Amino acid sequence: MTTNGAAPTPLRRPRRQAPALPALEAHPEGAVRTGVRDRVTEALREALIIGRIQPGRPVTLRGLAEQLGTSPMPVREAIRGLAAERALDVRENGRIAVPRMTEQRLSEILKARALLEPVAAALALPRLDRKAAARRLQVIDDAVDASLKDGDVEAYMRHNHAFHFAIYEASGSDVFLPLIESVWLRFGPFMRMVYGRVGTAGLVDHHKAAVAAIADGNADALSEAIRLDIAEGMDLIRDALVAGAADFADPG
Amino acid sequence: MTTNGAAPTPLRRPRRQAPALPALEAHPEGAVRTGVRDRVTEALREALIIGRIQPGRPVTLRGLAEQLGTSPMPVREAIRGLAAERALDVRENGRIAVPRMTEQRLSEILKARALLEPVAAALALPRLDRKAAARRLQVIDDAVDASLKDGDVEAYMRHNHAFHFAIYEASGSDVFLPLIESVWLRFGPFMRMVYGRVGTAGLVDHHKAAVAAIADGNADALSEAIRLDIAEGMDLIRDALVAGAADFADPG
DNA sequence: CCGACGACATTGTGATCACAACTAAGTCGA
DNA sequence: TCGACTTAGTTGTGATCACAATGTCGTCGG
Repeated sequence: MTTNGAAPTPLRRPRRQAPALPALEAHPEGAVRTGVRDRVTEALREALIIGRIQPGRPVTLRGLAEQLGTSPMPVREAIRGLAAERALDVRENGRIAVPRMTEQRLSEILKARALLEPVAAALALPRLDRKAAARRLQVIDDAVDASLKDGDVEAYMRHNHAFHFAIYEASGSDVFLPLIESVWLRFGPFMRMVYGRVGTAGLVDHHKAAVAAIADGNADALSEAIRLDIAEGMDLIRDALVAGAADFADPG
Repeated sequence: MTTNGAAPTPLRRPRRQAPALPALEAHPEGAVRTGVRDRVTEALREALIIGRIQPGRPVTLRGLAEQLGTSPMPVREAIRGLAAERALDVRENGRIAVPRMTEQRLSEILKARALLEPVAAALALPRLDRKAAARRLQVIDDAVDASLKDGDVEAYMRHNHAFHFAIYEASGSDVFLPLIESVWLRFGPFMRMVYGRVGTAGLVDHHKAAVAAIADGNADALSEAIRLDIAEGMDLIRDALVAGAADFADPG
């Protein structure tokens, strides 16, 4: 082709953000007929929980739609849903972004986790087949440990999430589960940042104590293990804070 | 126009539900430029919290849009946001309705309230101007008492909500507040049903104890007053349950 | 060298449309 | 009389469009 001079060559480079999301599969799960919007929502939820999207990064309707291979329409509704859970931040100018974290917000998120999750675990315990559950959780926790050993932050985030929610989901609570999910949604992007900074090397979890408590059918011990696991995360944050508190001050 | 005979006379009467929502005002608050969607959301949130919409009642895009005088578009996003908070129920066929309440769900909602709200109150206390806040809350509580005396359920719901959130909002927590709001959203429609059945006559609240605790700057006493206030509601439910447990069994 | 202006691309918003799935009222037949 | 069938209406879904607000980059004037 001849490089024509008349045509308006795109001087402005399309500063399109790097696609952090995979395109939508044609039919994710076999039989379930899920709409496009739900698939978009699911993709976004996972990306947030795993921390695949950086805090502060803008999220645009058309950009996401293009990445996922649909029209902006389903993306709009998905984003609106996530925004209602505060998992996405609607700026005053209408633009949408992954929320930036503040020190206060984070401390409150962990406080909320420490309130809600032990209760959900206690609700779940009597509904679990103890032996089977302990075995299943042990497998997940092995994967968590492996990710920690490899320093694979994303895998760690995913497996840690799987471990906790394998317990909470057993509660069958359609009140506590959504509340906890909503908190994790806000927790993920930031936690990923922290791990990226201080690493996952010094990370100690209380998963084994939780598994033991489930095997014993000891609700109090289970709640306490969960509580400690969350408190541990809180300590790690403190380390990250002294390491570099700069990013926290950034206005949203 | 001549009443033509050829035109298909609408034999089928448009079984449009009675409009439970007021039309949108042109500009709700003076200066704030809110989009149509936000106004729709706000209208729905209030209707749900006050309990103006019955559990189980279908909520349709076009129906709402017509009631509110807009296109279905903003309604779609508003509904999607509420659905994300579980304030609206998306049935498997895609239809949307106010969730029906189950006994388990209600007990969990109250348990979540009892966990979250005392903490939010404790967070709020140090940020309050005690004397001014106590005075302000006293005024609201007087309105609550008046509504109880009059047996005006809707006014009671509104004032009770105002009382609680006047406290919680002072916490300035953008973590606890949304969580608590989301719970109230689910709590409202059902509570209204209960009050409609057993009346508000026997209702005892712990608002005065809360006001006193705020005046004293006693965080523990404030938390306890809130906790008791919620527990009281739980007791009322139990009465309603023995009165007529039929509606609870209805499948969603 | 730097700040203000102006043009243009991008963004969210609201409206409208076509469509498929579903509901329910009306109708016909056993 | 009661059932299945037909048909029209309703509903949510996804796409597309026009538009106003906003942001961004390039240019020009100091």
